Amino acid sequence: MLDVAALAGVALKTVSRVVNSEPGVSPELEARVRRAIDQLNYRRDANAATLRRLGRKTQTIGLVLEDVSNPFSSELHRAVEDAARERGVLVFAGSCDEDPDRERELIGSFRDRRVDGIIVVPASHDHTYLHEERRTGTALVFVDRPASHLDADSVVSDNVGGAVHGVEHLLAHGHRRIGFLGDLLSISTAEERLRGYTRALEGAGVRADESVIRTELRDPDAAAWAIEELLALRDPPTAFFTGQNLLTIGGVRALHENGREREIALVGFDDISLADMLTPAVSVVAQNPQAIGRAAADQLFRRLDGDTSPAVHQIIPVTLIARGSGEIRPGSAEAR
Amino acid sequence: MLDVAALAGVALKTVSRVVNSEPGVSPELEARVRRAIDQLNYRRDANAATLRRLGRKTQTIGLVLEDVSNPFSSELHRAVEDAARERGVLVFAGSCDEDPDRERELIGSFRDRRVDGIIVVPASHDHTYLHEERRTGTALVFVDRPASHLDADSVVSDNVGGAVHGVEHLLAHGHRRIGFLGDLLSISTAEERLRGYTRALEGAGVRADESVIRTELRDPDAAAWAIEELLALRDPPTAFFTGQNLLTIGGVRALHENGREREIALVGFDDISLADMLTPAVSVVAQNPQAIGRAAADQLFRRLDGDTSPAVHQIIPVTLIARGSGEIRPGSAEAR
DNA sequence: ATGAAAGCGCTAACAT
DNA sequence: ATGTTAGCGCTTTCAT
Repeated sequence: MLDVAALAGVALKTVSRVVNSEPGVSPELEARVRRAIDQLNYRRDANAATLRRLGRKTQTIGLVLEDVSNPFSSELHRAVEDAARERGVLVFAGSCDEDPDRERELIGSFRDRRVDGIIVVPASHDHTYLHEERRTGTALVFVDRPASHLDADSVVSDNVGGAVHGVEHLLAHGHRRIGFLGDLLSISTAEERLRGYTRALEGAGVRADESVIRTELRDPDAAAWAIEELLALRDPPTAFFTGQNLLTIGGVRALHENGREREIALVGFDDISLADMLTPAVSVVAQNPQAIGRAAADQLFRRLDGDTSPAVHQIIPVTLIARGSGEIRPGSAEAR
Repeated sequence: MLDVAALAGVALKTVSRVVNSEPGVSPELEARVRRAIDQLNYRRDANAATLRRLGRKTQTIGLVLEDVSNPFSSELHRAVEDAARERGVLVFAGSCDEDPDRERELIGSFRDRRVDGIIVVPASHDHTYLHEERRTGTALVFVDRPASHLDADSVVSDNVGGAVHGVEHLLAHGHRRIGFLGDLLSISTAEERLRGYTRALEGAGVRADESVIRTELRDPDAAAWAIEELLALRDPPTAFFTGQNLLTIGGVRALHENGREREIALVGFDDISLADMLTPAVSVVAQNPQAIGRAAADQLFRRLDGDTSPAVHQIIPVTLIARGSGEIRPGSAEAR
């Protein structure tokens, strides 16, 4: 900036005024400064600018996802990016793979960089360590799952309601023995979806049988294996409810490999790509990652704009999409 | 930091030494400083630290993708993140949706933040504007497509070879009339894949007929529409080669909707999720986004470590995966 | 081994 | 309307 001032023959402060579009610079000097800026290909150092500025906003936010390459995470990411871009804010993204330590590390790195706010899909179960961020005014929004032991904004899917809806759909098609495949119960969404499953069964007067419930499943292979096991029972399920996109994929794969995809019903939580092209097409309770991301970003920026009202907990609706796999009736083996 | 120094009863510089693990601090003082740091929950401001530091490395890099939520982009992203994490580097990610202006904006924002390096899937076709980054020492690696009018490192897939391979596969199964669906020819990968298609046909003594070549397709619907049109020709193709993941999805969808998926062959460039579960399963020329991302990040960090050798252009191999749709022979309508 | 002073690139506060 | 000086939080340089 000093170079620009020298070339334009003005004081440093005048360049600063031009760069920040502050009033009180004559058109003539402004033109000279702009010419010097172009000539030197000058760009103001955003980090240095922030240092002295009151309020110290860096115009950056941090985003902690489960995995940037997971479809749910990356669509969320895109929605956050779009909202941030509208405000000239840049986003740091990171994956924590359900590792609480990694969550803390990432958030720590974000703090070191003095991000204005953080949107986090939490992996840990004690967010008291974040009280410091609250104190320093760093905005914080929890996404997909609420905070633990911390009163913070959150935006989540209607997990219980969606699972109830999905399982009721299977019940309505005559199923009474419905297997459940779920992720780590330490993940609140997994626990809530199981809760919805149980509630729907109870509502229909069906006993939830633990022998057809498999949790702590983390990937498609684990889900496929679980399905194999459950189908080998003396009294196997006639339908499955899978609590997560990867488990739905594994479940579909297992049914196909056993040639039973037209006989055993399946409804998955969270939509999967090409679900409509499979045979049968896969029925799902679809989440809305774009809406979640947008709502989270909007909430974050509202806080950054000074909103200090009590924590807001938004629940984004989910949608049952009936495509075929969830409409198979029990004993449809010969119906082909 | 001043607060920490005051609490520990030492000079500012001593705290700085402890924080940076510099030698020459007595164990006793170090302990006192660490206690103060914990007590105050202190974190060194990374931006301020960088300001005065020689070399001025911010330990951040920028990543320009086509779209963070696209599967190819997001897997690339993850590979870059993992490599960056190993070095304690944070990554800014952004989508430019094939918009050259957006590419410049994003890279400009990254420059403002003084990122150490940039990995970019280029949307523009003139990168002379980046000469400034070269001068200031910002490392630059082009991914998926090479730089234009700029001598810079690149990591790309074997587009021509992969397309040749895929089309030869269709030729080997008896096809002579093969439709081509491609993206904007201004995107080098799209142009190269078309080149591979043409070359394979020529190698087999088959004339490339422009009437079965459709380009400038940007999404699944456009691809589906193109397939409808081509199938309505008096002399329709018996097979299709789709030059991109979204076009493959659209192509598959169109064939299914017309009930001709067991009759018309299809090979796609770039793998798609659940391709193996479709009926027939979709044969593809698979790219390796993880390998591309890792290679790009490694190259970037090599440059940051001082490597000033001439620009390196890496070509990552692709793999033909035969799953069924590419092995359908012409006139298989009644073969069911 | 420890510390005081200068300065990184910029903005804030206060001149003129 | 323009410039001068201090200072953001830290590292560097140079004492002691």
